[in-house]
Amino acid sequence: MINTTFEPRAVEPRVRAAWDKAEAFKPKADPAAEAFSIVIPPPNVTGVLHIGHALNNTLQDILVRFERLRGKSVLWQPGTDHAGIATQMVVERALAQEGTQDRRSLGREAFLERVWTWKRQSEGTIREQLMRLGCSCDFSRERFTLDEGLSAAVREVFVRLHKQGLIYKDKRLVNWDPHFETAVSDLEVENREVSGQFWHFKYPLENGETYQFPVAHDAEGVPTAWETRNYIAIATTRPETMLGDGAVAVHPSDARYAGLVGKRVLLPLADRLIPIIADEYPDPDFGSGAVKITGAHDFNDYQVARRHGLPLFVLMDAKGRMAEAPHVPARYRGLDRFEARKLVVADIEALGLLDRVEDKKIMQPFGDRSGVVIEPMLTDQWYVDAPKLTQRATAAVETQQTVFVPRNWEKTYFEWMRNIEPWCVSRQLWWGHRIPAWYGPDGAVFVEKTEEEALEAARAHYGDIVELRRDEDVLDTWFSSALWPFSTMGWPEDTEELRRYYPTSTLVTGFDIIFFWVARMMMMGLHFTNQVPFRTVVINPLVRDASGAKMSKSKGNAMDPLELVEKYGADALRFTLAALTTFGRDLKLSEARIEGYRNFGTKLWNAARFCQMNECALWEDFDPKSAKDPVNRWIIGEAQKAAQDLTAELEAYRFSEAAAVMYRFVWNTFCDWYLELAKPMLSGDDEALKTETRHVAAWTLDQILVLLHPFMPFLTEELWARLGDYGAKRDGLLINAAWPKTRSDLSDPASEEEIGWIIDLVSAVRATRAALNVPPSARIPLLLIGADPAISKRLEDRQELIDRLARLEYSTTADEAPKGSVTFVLRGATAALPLEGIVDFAAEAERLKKEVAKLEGEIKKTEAKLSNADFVARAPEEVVEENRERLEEAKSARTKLADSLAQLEQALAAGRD
RNA sequence: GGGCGCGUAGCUCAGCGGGAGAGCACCUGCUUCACACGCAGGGGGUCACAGGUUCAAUCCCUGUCGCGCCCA
Repeated sequence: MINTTFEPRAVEPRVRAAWDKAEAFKPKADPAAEAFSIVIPPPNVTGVLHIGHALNNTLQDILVRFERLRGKSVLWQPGTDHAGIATQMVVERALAQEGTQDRRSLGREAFLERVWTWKRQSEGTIREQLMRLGCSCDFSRERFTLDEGLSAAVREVFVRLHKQGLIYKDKRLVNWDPHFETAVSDLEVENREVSGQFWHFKYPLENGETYQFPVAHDAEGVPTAWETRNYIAIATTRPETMLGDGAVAVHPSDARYAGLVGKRVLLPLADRLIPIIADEYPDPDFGSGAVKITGAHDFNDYQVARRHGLPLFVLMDAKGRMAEAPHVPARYRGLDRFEARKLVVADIEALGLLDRVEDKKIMQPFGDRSGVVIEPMLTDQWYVDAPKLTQRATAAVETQQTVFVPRNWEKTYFEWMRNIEPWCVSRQLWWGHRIPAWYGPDGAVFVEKTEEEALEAARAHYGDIVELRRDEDVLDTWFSSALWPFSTMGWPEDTEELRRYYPTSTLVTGFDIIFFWVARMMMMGLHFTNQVPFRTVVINPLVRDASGAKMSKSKGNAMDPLELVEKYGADALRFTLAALTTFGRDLKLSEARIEGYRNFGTKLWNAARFCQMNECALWEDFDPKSAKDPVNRWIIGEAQKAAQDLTAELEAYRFSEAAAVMYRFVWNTFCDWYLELAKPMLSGDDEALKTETRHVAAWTLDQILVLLHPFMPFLTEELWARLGDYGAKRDGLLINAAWPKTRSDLSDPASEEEIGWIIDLVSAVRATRAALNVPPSARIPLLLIGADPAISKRLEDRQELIDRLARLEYSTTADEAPKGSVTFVLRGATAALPLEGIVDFAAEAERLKKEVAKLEGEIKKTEAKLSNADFVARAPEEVVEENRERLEEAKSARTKLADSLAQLEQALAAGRD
């Protein structure tokens, strides 16, 4: 016999081994089977899985197991991402800790060897974590973005895009991360509000020229007082950049400066004369209305500088130190940008040109990985012409070739697509796909898949064999991630996998990477395969702690999925995550919830234990349709309904509703009622009934195991095996079983009605007993008054069952209630419990009064509704009918209870005499 | 400033035109022969506020207040 509790730690490895041995995660070979495919959002190869991954992969596994059980040929493609910056950072940090060498002193090759070593360890950790969660990906097909095959895809894409003019090299302003010394994309920059200062400087006009500047205004804004100025006031949050100013800009409509446009100011410290220009960019109402223009270090200024052909002065080197450049005054050269800032301010002040300093909240860009302030820098980088690639990607979602679930995320997607900028894809890192570009002696570039082809191209170009130098840079990690749905299936080769499993069916991912990943996969997928990469994008919520805070290691509120698996079992964690997954954006997780669903698993475990104890064995070829007993027919119908509901919920990706269907069916229907109703049959003398009940219980339990398997794979697989020890032999693992087929012939309204009546009767007796404090051990009689013959017969037939569940001495029909009975109304009949001497009649009278008052209220409300001609005329017939029935029932119940009350009061009065 | 979303039971959240739901927490009983990770019963909500549409509004529309996220 099985234990009273499920032991995940003992069971999980055993079940895993069974799946492994059966190669159960491989796609079904059957060519007739419909294909279903999912590519895993590849986790960062050097990371460990956090609770968000646990959620994301649990949802994928639920879908995958569901479709597998439905007979589809399922491919869940696993793998990992090389995560350029993040991984390089981890390894560099390790090097720093060893204190031996940094990346540069180690050299590119030796450093990369270190990263590969790290990767190999880490990859195994992730695979193991996924397996512990029960994820049924086909691990034999694991891919890594730097694999040879995937790298070939990257080269192919880069070269083709280049030849199509959709990748180009350009000198533009980029987000420069001075810590990693690389360019990063817009999306890798986090803009945060921080406390900063606004420094107001005076830039003297050339040749000591002066003008009148208004310093006071009347209510209408008309100037009333002026002062004579020989300078223009500008303000900046980044004083050190003034050394690179190319102009001072004012708004063309700004009357204060109209006379100065075209003249020049002397840029202090740099001692350069720069023009005063008119441009739409400055806001005349903000500050002095005049803006310094530093084209090489500010995105807005860059646009202004380009419009006016201003010179661009690059002030800093890769580390963010002031450059060794002629336009940087010698005393600042080599200083860190923040040191330079202090010195510039001090020097301006010494010149008497510091007007004032203001404390101010400013928006500042930070590298999302490095955390240092991003420096806009003018550099040469490779760009993907993203605006051109968005058109089809946008259209595909507009025309519903790809559907977001829930739909509202489309708006986020469209919003980004509409405002897209060229995508900077080169990174000055070592860990990644090296850009397939070679340069000739004169800087001519040859973009080819291999060095041989580049040499060939160069020979054609120069008419001679020349030495080529390969581009040092690597590609943004998201460049290779964008190809993931087809590169993992062997693209650019024309493979069987691509033909069978691409486009993929579903992508499950978080909303935070719709921009980073989903959008780019759509662009690349459509461009290179002419097909959307996936039909459905299911957006899963972000896991937060119980109070709603984002989980993070530094906050100490992170939950380690493996610890939770250790503590509660993978099934409990999985069920919890599914039960909490709604279409909202947050999922607030707490251990109390996991504990609750662990208990749910135990409940099922014990139900199975009970079935086993009662020899509820499967019978080969058992047809549920053959069941005769109403209790059995009822649960078969309920199981069928649960299967249908669950299927519908899963098809609509409503994970929480799907989990709720199973929770309710297993606990509230199967355990609370069916097993209780079955007990007398299982312990009775009617052998035929006993046998039927055993078969039905076993059949229903089997249905439960199949239906629950996507959520709780370990527990269900284990029970499947254990219960197969009796009765008909299992012909395989549960993971390969068959999902219940819809069979409307299994529902039986008559049984439903009958069992519903029993449940209501038993519940009402229990509630009445509890309300009146009848001791649980007391056996009391029940008399049903005024029941029609069918109900009377039913009571007779089911007496034993009802007596047992309601703890009755006996139950029977009668013409009238004995004096001194407690009564309640059930479906038109009055049930009487003769309890004189056991309960307090005064209290019971009070209870009845309340009941009657409640009914009166309902009657009044419903009557008002029905006497409204508009309601009767315009509401649908069934709604009106429903209200009429409601009114009749309430009236009848009121009359019966009022009678009881009158009798009771009589008895009370008599008692007082 | 632009966009998205949220205010429903003590907590976390479903529901989204026809009588307010779940889980957890809480209260009262219970050695009922699977399960105390249990059984039975119960309390608790002018569904943020104000207008409007409708025979009917927690649900649709408008506005107000409060909160969150993303983008500039």
